Amino acid sequence: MTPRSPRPRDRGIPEATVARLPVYLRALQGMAERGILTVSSEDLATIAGVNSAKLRKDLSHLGSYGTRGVGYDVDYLVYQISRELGLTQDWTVAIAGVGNLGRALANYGGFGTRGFRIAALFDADRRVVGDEVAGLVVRHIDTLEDVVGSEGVSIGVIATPAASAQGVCDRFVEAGVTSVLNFAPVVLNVPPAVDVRKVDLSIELQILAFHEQRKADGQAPPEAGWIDATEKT
Amino acid sequence: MTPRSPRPRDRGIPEATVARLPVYLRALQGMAERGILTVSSEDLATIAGVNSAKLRKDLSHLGSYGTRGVGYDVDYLVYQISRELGLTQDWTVAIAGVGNLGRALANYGGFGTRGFRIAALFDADRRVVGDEVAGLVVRHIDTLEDVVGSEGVSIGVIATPAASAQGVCDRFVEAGVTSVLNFAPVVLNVPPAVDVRKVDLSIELQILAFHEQRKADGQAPPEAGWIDATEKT
DNA sequence: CCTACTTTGTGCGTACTTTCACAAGGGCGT
DNA sequence: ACGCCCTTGTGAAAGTACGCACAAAGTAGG
Repeated sequence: MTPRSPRPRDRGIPEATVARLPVYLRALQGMAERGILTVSSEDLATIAGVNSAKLRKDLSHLGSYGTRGVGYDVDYLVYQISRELGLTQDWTVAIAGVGNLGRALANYGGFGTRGFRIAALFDADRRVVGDEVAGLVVRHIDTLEDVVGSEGVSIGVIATPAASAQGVCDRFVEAGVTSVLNFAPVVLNVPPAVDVRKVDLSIELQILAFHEQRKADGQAPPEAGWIDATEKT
Repeated sequence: MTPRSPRPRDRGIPEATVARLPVYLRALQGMAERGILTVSSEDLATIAGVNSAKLRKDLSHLGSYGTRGVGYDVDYLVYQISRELGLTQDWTVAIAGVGNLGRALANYGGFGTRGFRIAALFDADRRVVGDEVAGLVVRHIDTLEDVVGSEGVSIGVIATPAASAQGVCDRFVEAGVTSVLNFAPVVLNVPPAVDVRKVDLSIELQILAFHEQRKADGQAPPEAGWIDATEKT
């Protein structure tokens, strides 16, 4: 097998790194818009809220795209990260559940930057079907299979009540969707070939509550940790 | 064994464990409602979507609340996890930004189960101020400091546009909020004593896109990996 | 060309997580 | 009361992730 390119990108970029690449990407895109041409790992790390060594190691997984003594070319890095994340092609998304959350998602302009196209909105409630939301007509959930097939949807977003989530998920998967983003508070069951990511408000709050309790439990240093902590720029 | 050491709960429960406790809790509450009295680590792990050894180790951090040969008492475990997460007391929450997302959050009934009380909704747009959302009157963002102080808000939720997020965050922190849940696509800067958790839709999608691309890259096994779902190499 | 300076890329020790595998403990039938 | 069988709780191993500290590699200036 002849290696097509000089990049060492083997098949294993650590999950932890993958999860941070979007953060770097967003920071870099902001810089690009402001006309910044070059950035050091130190500066980019500060903006992204991480350690600079970690940033460099993360980027090193994509290849050696920096110049020693100078830093990274902003535009080039934007391109490389985009490509690595698969954003140079468009992904087709469908959203199931057009309640408050579904609408919020549908209207979430541009879905990040670009790279994602919302192809359809589904709901089971006939009072909602036919409404126009974010420029799309809401379709009945029973047309899911047809639409997913014809539109080539690869990512399904579940914004339904918890009770319907697994059912909708099964239908997505059966129709050929291979990635699911789940906002319903349930653990979804899928075949191993399907990726699921979960966003769960109440879990996040509970984690915060845990730490909040810890702060209170420990002691109550009258006003400590406040003043000497502020200086962080 | 130790006669008088009811809980070994030292001050260090691993973060990874804390993040899973809410999942266990939800599963257990569901079982409690269905009248199930006892559950084994194996069964609970399956429902929660984790390995049973991991579940047992997680629970062991709270103390020895299981009975060998039998399993865990559902109600008792619900209580212990709730207490550990700090859900036996009420936390006061304020939401900034009453757009689509803010409304969705405000209407997200019960915020998990209970333990969280939404005390106020804020927005900068005077066309929204005064509206009633989820039983609360939307207040102007300039009253944030007063309300946070008088209501004793400890958790602030940021559902504003990205541009306003850091500003709102600073005001929350200045007013005494010590935990922040951020839905805006920016990295927030806070003093070390403040906890921040981030929920970012576009990051989740990008992570899915990465894996989606990987699947496509590798090859396209026509219908493989569906039923016979072994692990990947 | 050579020296001084800057910033990347990474080897390595440390800490955290996950998973295995099994001894210890407890209920239950006889 | 006894022993069988089940499930917990946990050492220890394996796998990941993090961050320091520094050599390598490039720029800039004389």
